[in-house]
Amino acid sequence: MLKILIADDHAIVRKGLKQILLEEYPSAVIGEVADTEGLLAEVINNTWNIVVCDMNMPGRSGLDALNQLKQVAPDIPVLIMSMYPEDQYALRVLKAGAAGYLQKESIHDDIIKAIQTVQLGKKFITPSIAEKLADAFHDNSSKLPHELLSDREFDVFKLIASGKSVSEIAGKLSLSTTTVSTYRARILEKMGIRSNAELTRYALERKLI
Amino acid sequence: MLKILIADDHAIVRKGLKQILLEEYPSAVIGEVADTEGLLAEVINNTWNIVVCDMNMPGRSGLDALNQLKQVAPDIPVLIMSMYPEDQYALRVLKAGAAGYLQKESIHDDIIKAIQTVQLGKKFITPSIAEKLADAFHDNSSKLPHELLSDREFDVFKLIASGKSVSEIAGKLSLSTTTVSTYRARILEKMGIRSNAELTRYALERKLI
DNA sequence: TTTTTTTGTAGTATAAACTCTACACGATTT
DNA sequence: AAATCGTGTAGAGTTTATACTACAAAAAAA
Repeated sequence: MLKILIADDHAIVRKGLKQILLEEYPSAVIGEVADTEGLLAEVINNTWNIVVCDMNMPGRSGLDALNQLKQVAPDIPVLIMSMYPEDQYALRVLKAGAAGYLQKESIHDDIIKAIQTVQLGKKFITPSIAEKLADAFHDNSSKLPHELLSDREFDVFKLIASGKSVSEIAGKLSLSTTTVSTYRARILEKMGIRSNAELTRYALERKLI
Repeated sequence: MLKILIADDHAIVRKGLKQILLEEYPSAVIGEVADTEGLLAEVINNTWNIVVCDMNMPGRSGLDALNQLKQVAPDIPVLIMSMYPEDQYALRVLKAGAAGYLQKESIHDDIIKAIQTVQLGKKFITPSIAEKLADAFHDNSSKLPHELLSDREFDVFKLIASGKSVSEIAGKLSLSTTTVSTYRARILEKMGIRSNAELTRYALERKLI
């Protein structure tokens, strides 16, 4: 008998997901927990075939939860859901041993396929994440994105992140504005980001500025 | 007969909410729409007693949807749900004529009470929002910088903060790029900041995006 | 109710930034 | 040793953003 455990702090999401799962597997047993503690307690005390877990739960993060889960029950496949459309976490999550990564936008369409896939012991990878994975293999994946930058690029990176304009930076470093633009382009390219705002965000999150 | 229309772009949320509503009102008719267009079409073509609408739908924002809704059907009470824990939007939403503002965290607990309240023709106000309301009446001077922005400015604010370019925003909102630039200038002016990076930082710190 | 302010919207002219391309030079790989 | 790669640097031409200005409609103040 199929037993699926749902971990999400929002009751609506749990109910909705349960509904979707029951439509496909009417005889399945669907469990619900609202936080990391409950999740760990459940997998220790009962038997579950699959865990579907939200990334963004209060208290310890979903990533943390995943790591702990893997310690107490390494064999249960875990599908991680994320609210964020960006799959920034996808690689981390897969590295931490998840069986798949679902974005909330497309859970409805993907969840059944994902469950079928992990039931076969395989990992569920969407095309966009597959691409990310390929990229990660291709270049220096062990390094953090900003560690790929050259010294000069990193100088420019910090200035952009703190809100300086291209021409201000050019003035400060005595370079042509086009040179600074070139650095910027290389930075975006190397770090796989698309805008100055993302860059600022990245820098703030890692306290680089 | 009670007819409730749910507008949310996530199928899971719709299903979950429907479940919750049906548990309380087994004989109610629950409709679902996934976007603003569908919502408007529904309220025009059919009769609904209550609309429950998500703030954060793709395309036009929930606030925009609310305004349009009020034009075509001013008498239908609209409950707005928001993903964000902070009730940043609450006042705007109430001002725009919503019958209540629900945070996703507590929808499960509040929704039935909210529906009962609006069925009586009253507004559903949680204590924390009541407090905000009181503050807003009491002194305008202590407003946070971003609360000085007009609705349209705030739309643009969020898009800039999340890294969209002026022209992307113009495309998305069907405005001229110069118009968007004008909003940007007003935003910087009102908030007393000088760059998009500061704006992003501000938004990130307050979890507005 | 009249006046003033705010809000939503753009145009024009100008400034800034970006893309694409290029090149030299040291470091690395073959 | 030769070929390739990564880095520091820009120019030309094109795209994008900005400042300044304007104006009607809506809202607020008087």
